[in-house]
Amino acid sequence: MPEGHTLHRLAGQLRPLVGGKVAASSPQGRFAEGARHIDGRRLETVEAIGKHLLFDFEDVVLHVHLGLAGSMFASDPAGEPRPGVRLRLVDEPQTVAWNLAAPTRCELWSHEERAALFNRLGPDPLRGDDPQPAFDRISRSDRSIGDLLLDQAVVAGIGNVFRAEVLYCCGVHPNRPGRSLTTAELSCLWETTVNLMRRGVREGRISTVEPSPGDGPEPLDAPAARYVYKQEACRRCGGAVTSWALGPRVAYACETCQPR
DNA sequence: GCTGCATGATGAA
DNA sequence: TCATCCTGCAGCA
Repeated sequence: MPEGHTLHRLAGQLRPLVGGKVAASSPQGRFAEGARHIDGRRLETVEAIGKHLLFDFEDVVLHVHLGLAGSMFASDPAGEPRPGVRLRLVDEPQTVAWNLAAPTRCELWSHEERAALFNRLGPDPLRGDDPQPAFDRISRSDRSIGDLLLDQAVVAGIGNVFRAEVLYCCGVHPNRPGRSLTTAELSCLWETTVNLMRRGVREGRISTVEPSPGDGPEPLDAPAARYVYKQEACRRCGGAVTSWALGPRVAYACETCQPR
């Protein structure tokens, strides 16, 4: 399930297709017309911004958003596609098929629409963006920092897991108003987000707990370790992790380690 | 087998 | 604030 790291990882995995022609089809049928339009075209670039994936095909841009349930996975191009696959992309030498399933968005865009997306989104921790615009917005806001971090116009790519974990790592309570955060806290939030999301790109999942020295690398088949997201007890102080509805999503915090 | 929730986001009310 | 969309899966009967 995707936060920003998933899309940036996918963009990296799809990069070998860039420069070549791509065969596009829609086994499920719901993107048949769009697939026909890009079928046989040369892929110029693939990139991720926030939770969005953008494929540049000369005159047209393919915009993909996975939403909550979407996924994109590679398979053998000789194999039969799963019937639910909205879009299937195969490279010209037919070495790999990429399958898009259950996206909330899969559509063709103009370059203007793509530019509008870039204007709308806040800085992306995985693109090396300058965080200052996000800091400015947070510092001027009465909204809670938990609410602000999920607003893609403030920071692009953070989802509910990273929100909970990053706030915990910096000792910031999700309910604190944006304007109450110190410069040091803002810097901590940004740096922690960059580090944790980069780790997410490397590992293909959201593991946030720092492995203890001498433990060696955590096995990738172990359950992802989290500090507070869906946890019962705080790993640091042993106190209860509380959870509550913060707007439309559930927030998690240790009230001791993240004072209000 | 069924229900409802989930690492997301939008549009209506 | 609510309903809605997309799917997989945990939890339940």
